[in-house]
Amino acid sequence: MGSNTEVPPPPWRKARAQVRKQLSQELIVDTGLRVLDAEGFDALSMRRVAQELGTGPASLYAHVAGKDELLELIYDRVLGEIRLPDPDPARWQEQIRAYAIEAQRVLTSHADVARAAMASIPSGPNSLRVAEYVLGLLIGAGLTPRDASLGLDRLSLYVSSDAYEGSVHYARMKAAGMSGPGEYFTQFIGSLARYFGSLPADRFPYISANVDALIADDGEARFLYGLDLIIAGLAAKLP
Amino acid sequence: MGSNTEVPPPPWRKARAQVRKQLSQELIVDTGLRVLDAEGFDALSMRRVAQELGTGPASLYAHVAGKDELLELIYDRVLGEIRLPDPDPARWQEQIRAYAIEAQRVLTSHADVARAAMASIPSGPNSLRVAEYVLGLLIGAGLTPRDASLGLDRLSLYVSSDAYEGSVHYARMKAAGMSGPGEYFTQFIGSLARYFGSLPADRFPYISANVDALIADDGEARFLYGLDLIIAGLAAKLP
DNA sequence: TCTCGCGACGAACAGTGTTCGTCACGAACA
DNA sequence: TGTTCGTGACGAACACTGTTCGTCGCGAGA
Repeated sequence: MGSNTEVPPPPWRKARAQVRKQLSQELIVDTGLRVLDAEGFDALSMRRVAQELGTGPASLYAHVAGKDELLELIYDRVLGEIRLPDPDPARWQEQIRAYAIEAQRVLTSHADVARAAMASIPSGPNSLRVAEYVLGLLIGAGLTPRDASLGLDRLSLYVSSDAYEGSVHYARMKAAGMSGPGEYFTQFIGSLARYFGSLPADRFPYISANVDALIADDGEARFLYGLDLIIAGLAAKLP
Repeated sequence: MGSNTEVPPPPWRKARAQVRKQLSQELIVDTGLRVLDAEGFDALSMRRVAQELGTGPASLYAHVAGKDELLELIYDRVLGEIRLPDPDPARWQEQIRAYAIEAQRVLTSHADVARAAMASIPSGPNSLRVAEYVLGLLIGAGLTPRDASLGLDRLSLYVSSDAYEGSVHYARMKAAGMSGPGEYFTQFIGSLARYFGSLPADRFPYISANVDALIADDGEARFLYGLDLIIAGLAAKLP
């Protein structure tokens, strides 16, 4: 313990110790995201993050108000990875679609980070950046500010909630100890089909008769279906 | 401790003890929902439910696999309160709309129970009952089974996610110690407006210029807006 | 009447988020 | 240069959480 301070340590050792000691909000958030990526949302605890930084949980509270704030910061940091092309109102439908798909891609690339999405009202800088982009696109398209505001709100909720739903499946997959989403998907669809098929046909005629249709589409297809539903609905609001 | 067993207790005492001792899944679920209604989702713990039943938490595990299952059961029990009129395919848009509004009404009438909505894949009997109703309505309307299945899926997600978002606000309101939703709403809208107004107009031109529109609609109006967006989109799928 | 199984349950385990008090270190000031 | 001072690091502890284990007593079946 004391040897590091009494005897001048070799330079590389010192550099490392300094890196370890210089805690900062950014370092904590990055570490938290790394833990989440590697071990999932449930494994993300203040102790786990602190351990990764070689310290105790109390040290984090100088830079982060609590776990809720940490989750918000991690989530907003992930939103920062969303790449948004220059807005072109003439192609607004296409660009809104691309934004939603890109957002989903980023969210699903970070394990079940989406479980932090709906836990609070997003208000970080990157959340604002995305909101500004979508709002500008919708107003540029010709929607009234009111419609654009509502469209932004509903689109954001849709993207978040779909990613959230996906993250629940991710957590289930992880809990079941499965390797990849392929194995989980076939397994889950299979049990779902068996379950629907086993239902009494007199009480659940429509479900029983449409098992194939009910399990036909995967997560991405369902996401796109709802997305296009919303975009088409917004387009219909144009004068 | 031992006095109850050695000396025969008076009959009314015995009767009471019997009532207390006859645990059942239904009793546990009802008690859990009562706790949730009165004290909110965060206060709902196995210990709290057990305490309400005059016992320890270990006693619950004979009737309920764990907290996750208890939450699922409570959620499904709430879904059982959704009243569904006889389906009339000719008025399917109206009835789908009524279903969604009724579902939201029921969910918001039980504090922030909606926070249990998206934690798992709903598969309880009442969830199935609602799904059967919606699916039948959409197929009866003339949608293909594929469109009806996707519509059911997206509608369910939409209703759940909106209620979930509302429950987050509920929890925030409760945490802030506010009395009713009115106080919270004005407070929240006010701070949101101030926040949007304080943003640099050069980086967030659209948000800055449309603060009024952004905060114009309350939760219910936003819910109905998105709901009608989806219903109109589904109607457009009809041949 | 005796036995046996099952449910009730006290205690404990392994975790959680968070707070308090102390302590060392680096910067600012005399 | 010497000394104070404040801030951040951090060990320990608190009050919880969900869950499991082992015991113990009661009621039903033999």
